[in-house]
Amino acid sequence: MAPATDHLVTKLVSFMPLNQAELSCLADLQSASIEVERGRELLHQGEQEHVAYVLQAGWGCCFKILQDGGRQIITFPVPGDCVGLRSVILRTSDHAFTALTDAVVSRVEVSRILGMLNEFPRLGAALLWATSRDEAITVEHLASVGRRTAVERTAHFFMELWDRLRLVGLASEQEFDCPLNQYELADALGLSAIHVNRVLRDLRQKKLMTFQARTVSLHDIAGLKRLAGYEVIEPGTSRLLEL
Amino acid sequence: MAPATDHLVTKLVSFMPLNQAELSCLADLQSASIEVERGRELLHQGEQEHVAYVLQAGWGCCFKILQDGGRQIITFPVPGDCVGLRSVILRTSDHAFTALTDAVVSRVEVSRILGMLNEFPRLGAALLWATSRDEAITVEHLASVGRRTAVERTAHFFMELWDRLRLVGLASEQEFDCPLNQYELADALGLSAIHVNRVLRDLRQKKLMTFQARTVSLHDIAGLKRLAGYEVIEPGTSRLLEL
DNA sequence: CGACGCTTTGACACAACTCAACAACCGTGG
DNA sequence: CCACGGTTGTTGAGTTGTGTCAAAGCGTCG
Repeated sequence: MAPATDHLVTKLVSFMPLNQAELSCLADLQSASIEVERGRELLHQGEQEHVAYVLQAGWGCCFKILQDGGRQIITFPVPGDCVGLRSVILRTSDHAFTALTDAVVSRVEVSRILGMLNEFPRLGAALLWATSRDEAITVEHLASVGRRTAVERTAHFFMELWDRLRLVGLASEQEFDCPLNQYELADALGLSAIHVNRVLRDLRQKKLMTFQARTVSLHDIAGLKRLAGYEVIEPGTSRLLEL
Repeated sequence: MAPATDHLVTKLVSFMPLNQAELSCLADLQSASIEVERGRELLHQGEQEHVAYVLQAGWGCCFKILQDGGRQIITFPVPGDCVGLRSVILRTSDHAFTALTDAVVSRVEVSRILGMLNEFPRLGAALLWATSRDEAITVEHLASVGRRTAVERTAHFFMELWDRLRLVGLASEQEFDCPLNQYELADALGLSAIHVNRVLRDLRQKKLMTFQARTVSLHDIAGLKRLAGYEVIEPGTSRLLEL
C-alpha cells in the first residue's frame, strides 16, 4: 500500500493538476513498495539494469566510483524522486544508487512506464518535467563544483536541498532534517571531509546556518542566497506542454 | 536544404535503424537551416525559450554565467547534437548557448517535436536515447571536475570529445579538428587558462597527446585512457525499447 | 607595420588537501 | 553500571595543486 502522503504526486501536482485516473495510475505504479535497509545498493554502476525506482521514504545516494577509489556523489534523492530512468534507456547504469537511510522504494518496470506514457501522456509530460528539473540541478551542481569556492558551493548545496525538500513538504521555512554526514557532503561537493567541517564552522560563525544533530537550521536565508549566488529553478506551472 | 551529411541521422542510426519515413521526418525537421556567425548567442540564460536547436555544422558552447562573472561550460555541442530541449520543457533556460565557430543550425519549434513524437514514436525513443547519453556525459563531467586532478580531467575530456566526434564521423582514429582555445577549455574543466596550458604541456611531454594549431593528435590512446580512468559510454544498440 | 588574439613561462600566493591527534557520541556487552 | 569500540565531528600544522599577476613570444590580419 502507498504511504500516507505520496511525495511523487505532491511534486508532480506542483507542476500540473492531475485528474483521478492519473492519480490512481501513479498510485498503482508505486503500489509494490519495498523496505530497504540503510546501505543497500539498488543500482550498480556499470551493470545492466532494467528497472527504475521511486523513492517513497528515506534518503538515497547516487554516485560514481572512480579509478582511484574516489567517489563523486551526483545527487541525494529524497522522497518523491525517481532514480534510474536513464540507466533503463542506456541499458547500463552509469552510476550506483544506494539507500542512505532505511528507506521505502517501489521498483518500476520499464514496460509499465512505457505503458503509462501511452495511456496517460500528461503524466509523461509531468515526469519529463521532473527529470528535466533534475538535469538542471545536475548542471547547476557542475557549475558549483567547477567555479564556486568551497563556502559558496556548500551554501548553494543547502539552498537547493531545501528547495527540493520543500517541494515535497519535507522542510519548514527555517529548518529540515538531513541525515548526511560530512563524508557524504564532501563527496557531493568535491571537497575533503575535513574541509567541509571547516566550511560548516565558517557558515556557523557567520550566523548563516548550522548543521548539527542531523538538522539543518537556516538562520539567514537571504545571506545564504547572496553568498551562494542562488537562483531558484522555478516550478513554473505548465503553460507550454498542453497535452 | 539539408547539409551533405546529416550528423543527427548518423548518430541516431548508430542507436537504431530508421526507415524512410522516419528519415524524411528528420530531414524535414532540419530543413530550415540558418547560418550563424561565431559568437552569436542563440539561447539566453534565464530567459524563456520556446525553441530548441539542432547543430548541423560548426561547434557550439553551452554554459552558465555565475554571480562573480565566472563561467562554467557545460558542453561543447558538435554537429548532430540537440540543444535546448530541456529549456523548452522548463520554460526558462538554465544556461546560454552560443556558436563557438561559424555554424549552421536549425531551429525546431516545440510543437513540431511533440508532433514528431506522436507520429514517429521510434524517433522519440532515439531522441530520448541521445539526450540520455548527453546526460550521462554531464554526470561524468561532474565526476571529473569534482574528483579528478587537472591532468586526469583534461585527458578524460579529450577522450570523451573524441568519442563524440567519431560517433558523427568527425574524428579519425588518431586526431581531430578542435576549434577550442585554452580559455574555453579552462571554463569547461573548472581550471584557469594558465593551468590548462601547463597541463597540455604535461600531456605533450608525456607523449600522450598534443593540441596545437586547432588539431588534437592522440599519440597514446591507451595511456590517455589509463590516466583518465576513461570508460566508454557504449552506444549499445536498442534491445530494450522495442517500439 | 602595428594591433590583436592566443599561447607560453616564471614567480608568488592561497585555497584546499593530508596527516595526525583528540573529543563527543553512540550502542553493545560484560 | 561502566568499559569498550566504532563512527562522526573538530582542530592544528604542514604540504601541494592550482590560481593570480606580470610579461614576453608569436601568428595572423587589416
